[in-house]
Amino acid sequence: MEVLYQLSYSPEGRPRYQRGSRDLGPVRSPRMSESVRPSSDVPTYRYNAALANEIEAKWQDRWDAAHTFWTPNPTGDLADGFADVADRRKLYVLDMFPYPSGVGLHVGHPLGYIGTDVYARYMRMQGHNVLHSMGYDAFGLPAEQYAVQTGQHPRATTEANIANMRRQLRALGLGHDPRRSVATTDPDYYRWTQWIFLRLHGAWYDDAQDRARPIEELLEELEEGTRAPDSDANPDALAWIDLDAGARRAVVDSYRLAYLDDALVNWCPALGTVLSNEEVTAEGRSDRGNHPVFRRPLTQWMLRITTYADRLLADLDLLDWPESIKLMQRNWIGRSVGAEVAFPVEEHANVDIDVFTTRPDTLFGATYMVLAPEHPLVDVIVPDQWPQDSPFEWRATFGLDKLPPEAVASYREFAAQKSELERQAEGHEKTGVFIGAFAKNPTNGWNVPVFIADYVLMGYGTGAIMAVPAHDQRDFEFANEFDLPVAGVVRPPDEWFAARGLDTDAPASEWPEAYTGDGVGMASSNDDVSLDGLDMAAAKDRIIGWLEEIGAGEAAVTYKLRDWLFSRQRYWGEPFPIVYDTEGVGHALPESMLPVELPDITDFEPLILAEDDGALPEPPLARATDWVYLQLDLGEGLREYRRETNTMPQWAGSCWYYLRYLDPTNGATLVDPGIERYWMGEGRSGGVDLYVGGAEHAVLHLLYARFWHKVLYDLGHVSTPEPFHRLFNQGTITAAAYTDDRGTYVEASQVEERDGSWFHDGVEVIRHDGKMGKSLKNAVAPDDIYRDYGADTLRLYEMFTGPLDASRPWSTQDIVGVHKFLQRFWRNVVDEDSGELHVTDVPADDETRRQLHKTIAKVRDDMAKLEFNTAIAALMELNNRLTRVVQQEGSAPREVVTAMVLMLAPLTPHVAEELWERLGKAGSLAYADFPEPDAGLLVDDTVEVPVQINGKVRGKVTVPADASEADHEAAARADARVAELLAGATVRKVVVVPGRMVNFVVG
RNA sequence: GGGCGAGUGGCGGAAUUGGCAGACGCGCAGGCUUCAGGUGCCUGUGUCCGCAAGGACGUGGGGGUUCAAGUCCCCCCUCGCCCACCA
Repeated sequence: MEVLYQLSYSPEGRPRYQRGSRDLGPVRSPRMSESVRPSSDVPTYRYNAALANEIEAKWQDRWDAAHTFWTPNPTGDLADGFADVADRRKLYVLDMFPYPSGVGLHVGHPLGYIGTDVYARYMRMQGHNVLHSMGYDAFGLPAEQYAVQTGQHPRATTEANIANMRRQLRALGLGHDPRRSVATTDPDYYRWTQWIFLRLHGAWYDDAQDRARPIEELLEELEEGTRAPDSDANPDALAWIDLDAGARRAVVDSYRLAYLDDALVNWCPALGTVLSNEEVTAEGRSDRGNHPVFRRPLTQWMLRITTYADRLLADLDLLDWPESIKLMQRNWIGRSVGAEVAFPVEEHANVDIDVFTTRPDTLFGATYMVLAPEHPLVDVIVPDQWPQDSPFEWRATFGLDKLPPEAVASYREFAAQKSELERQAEGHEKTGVFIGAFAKNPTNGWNVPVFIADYVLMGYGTGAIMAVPAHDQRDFEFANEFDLPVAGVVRPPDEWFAARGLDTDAPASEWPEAYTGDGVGMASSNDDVSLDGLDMAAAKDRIIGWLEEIGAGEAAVTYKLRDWLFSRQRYWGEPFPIVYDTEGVGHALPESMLPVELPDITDFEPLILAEDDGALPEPPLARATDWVYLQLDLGEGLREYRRETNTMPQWAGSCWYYLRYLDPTNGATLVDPGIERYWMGEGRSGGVDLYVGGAEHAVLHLLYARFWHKVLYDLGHVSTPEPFHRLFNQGTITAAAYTDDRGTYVEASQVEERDGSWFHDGVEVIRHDGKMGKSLKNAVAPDDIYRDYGADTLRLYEMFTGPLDASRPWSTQDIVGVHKFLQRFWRNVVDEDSGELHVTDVPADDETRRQLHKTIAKVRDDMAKLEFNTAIAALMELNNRLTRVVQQEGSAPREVVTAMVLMLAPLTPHVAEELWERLGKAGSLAYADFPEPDAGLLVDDTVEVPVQINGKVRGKVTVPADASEADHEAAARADARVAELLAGATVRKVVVVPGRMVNFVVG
């Protein structure tokens, strides 16, 4: 931990604490523990760490014993006590659940958990039936890697880590319903993760109805002949009746939302697994271990999230989410509107290159084409010989001394071995090669050469582009590189030419860069259609209309979003409920066979292959041969099967945990429909009322979870189209971190400051600020703060340092401020020496009472908006007044004390409960009514308003709260100083905002 | 390169959305308590000039709108996050 005070010993052997000054360097907090603190002059009943710890343990035990935070469901196993809350409104408050890491929590982790707890407690006191719990996202690579290193089973370490985190979170006094705490690694939980996978596998997307439907309904339609078996798996477009059993199965499989595909994946041979993009570093190496990562095609399970692209985009409008997060999701989905255009390939009748473009208005300017290197059409159209007179430049660098097929192979090899990151490092320098083929621009009949280049990506659009160098910067650069013609078809404005020192009639071949803005069409006409003189929007409409007429293209929409790669070659994840028969055909297991439990194995080591080994990866589960091979009767008699040995990615379990909290013990269904409707079924989109978590999950988790939820919605398993109605991103806690001259982080707690410089072990280090955590070696353990100040102080500190959505630096030094606030409030209520209350039933004076009610109003406002920092500031101000009252009167007015205890209850529940009990109240105040302000006390009889002359404050006057504008002006003129300054000046204008200010404008 | 967000005292941050900039807290200074250190309590604390009264300046920089700008508009600088050859 950070140290602020220096511990030394007096000659008598008593400990001394010296404030850290620049000379003294590192120092240690004075509130280490009672046992080492000089206690002779500390009053017995002072609120300090020791007393706080005592109070906190007492109330945590009581809450547990009394089931204070057990939240009743309307029906089912958890329905006890529902009658008592049936008339309350429901409220579902949710935290993004944590991965149970081995090092436990640091004080940066619980910021959001404290925020939701304060809000949940506040809303409970406002009469809501509040659901708030906490589970564990416990599958994942760290536990598995720890298992490889130590031989300990991941389940053992995971359970130990969960137990430790539960202990740390319990010590914070979070009001969670412990019965609903699930871990994604529980077989009772992942049984339902597998069940959802079966729903995905057993569903297809009906474009006409725009929803997923059970695969049985597809089969029915195919068999009845009401639907044709259109599919890549049916290339000859045969009728259903003409397909054999295997072909029929292939067609149906190709419709499923969960399907097997050959995908290009991040394959890390050293780790023996594929990695998600997030697990690959900026250098193109594995985040863990820094091993090289390669792109390789592997047969993997995929989820067809792309079919939901439009709904995932459109339904963002229903959600109360930060605009920045919505924007990130929109960008990730990446919807582009444009057209698909077919370019006929020369010398190949009936072969077209289909391209997607957002600028069909520039079609007349397409002077060449580019295919992605791995585009399947390349092999079809590449000729054996170079065409006559093909320019030398087009074949450089990869086609020299080679025939076209060799040039293609050569460039493909070059492109495949280049990582994404290497490409970026090269500053998007354009490479590629002519493949010897030509295509025909459908507008003007130009024969345009066809290239392959890695700036065209197979995964986006059609994997092929028409290149319009005059109006696309990338195409422009490529055209320069290969000496290709540049044809301008949109006329830039005159200023554009002027800014580049060009004549306004300079041809595109003389432009220094592409013109990508709007403009008037030119050189864009043929016998049938002309875009000349049209602006961009009109030109797009016109050309799309023409393309559709002649059958050469149509309007089209494309997305950046790709289908979700769903397989991992890992042990510590959910097994797939899939088996393969002896022909290698996959079969879904029936629901009755769930859960498919992970077999116990002892060797978690991934299969390490050489970097260039082309062998197929073998997941650890493949070695559990007793488990892998089995005999089953899946309706065709007892047969041999082999289990799927990949596991699901960590995202799977986090896609639906919020549903299981609702009905965690249900053995018959995922969640009881009535219970689901009760907790999820309100608001525009429905869903969780408040979901709090870090912005780092802006895209992946939140997109995946929305996707699963929509599938469950389409199939009738949940009642709302969206899972999370209101999303709130809490900030991160940062802290000073230090690096030595090698750039390595050093333990921040051991750094000392001297004269504005920092030293570690006597060596000067450089200070940075960064997110608190293990990697920057600047973590502060909550246990240390509990010990030195108590959990209530930690809660209050984290809520006080700023608005919940702002990042803020951790400063152990500042904690003392909120601790002293609690200490002073306690002292205002409890005599520090005797422990007796000094609370009086004599009413508070008018001004104190007014401030009390204004504070109540402000705290209620701020709590509802999650602006806890200003609520706390108002409570501090009220306490400062209370302190003066107690000093003058010798006791505290009960009405103020009671209200303050209730207002503190959500923030610092332990000390609030303790004072509540000492005030003679029975039971927990968790369900007490939050104070209501007396509206009559919120407005003052008189207000002080500033008087300005030419906008500068020159005086202040007090006027009745309901004074008219004229009264304001009169009062202002009556002020001696104002009168003096106005004497002899000409008042040209008087601006009065009643209750706000008066401004004299003088000439 | 593109997108989003943010720049307010020595520090964390307030400011009813155009109306007294700096609430509340930390730190710092002085005082009381104390042999002393610490704790606790009281007072002060944006900068500059002034003994004071008071005055000038002041929300990253420059310009503008307005009786009035931290807040609205334009240009620029810095930092953070996200995406990054997406046709």
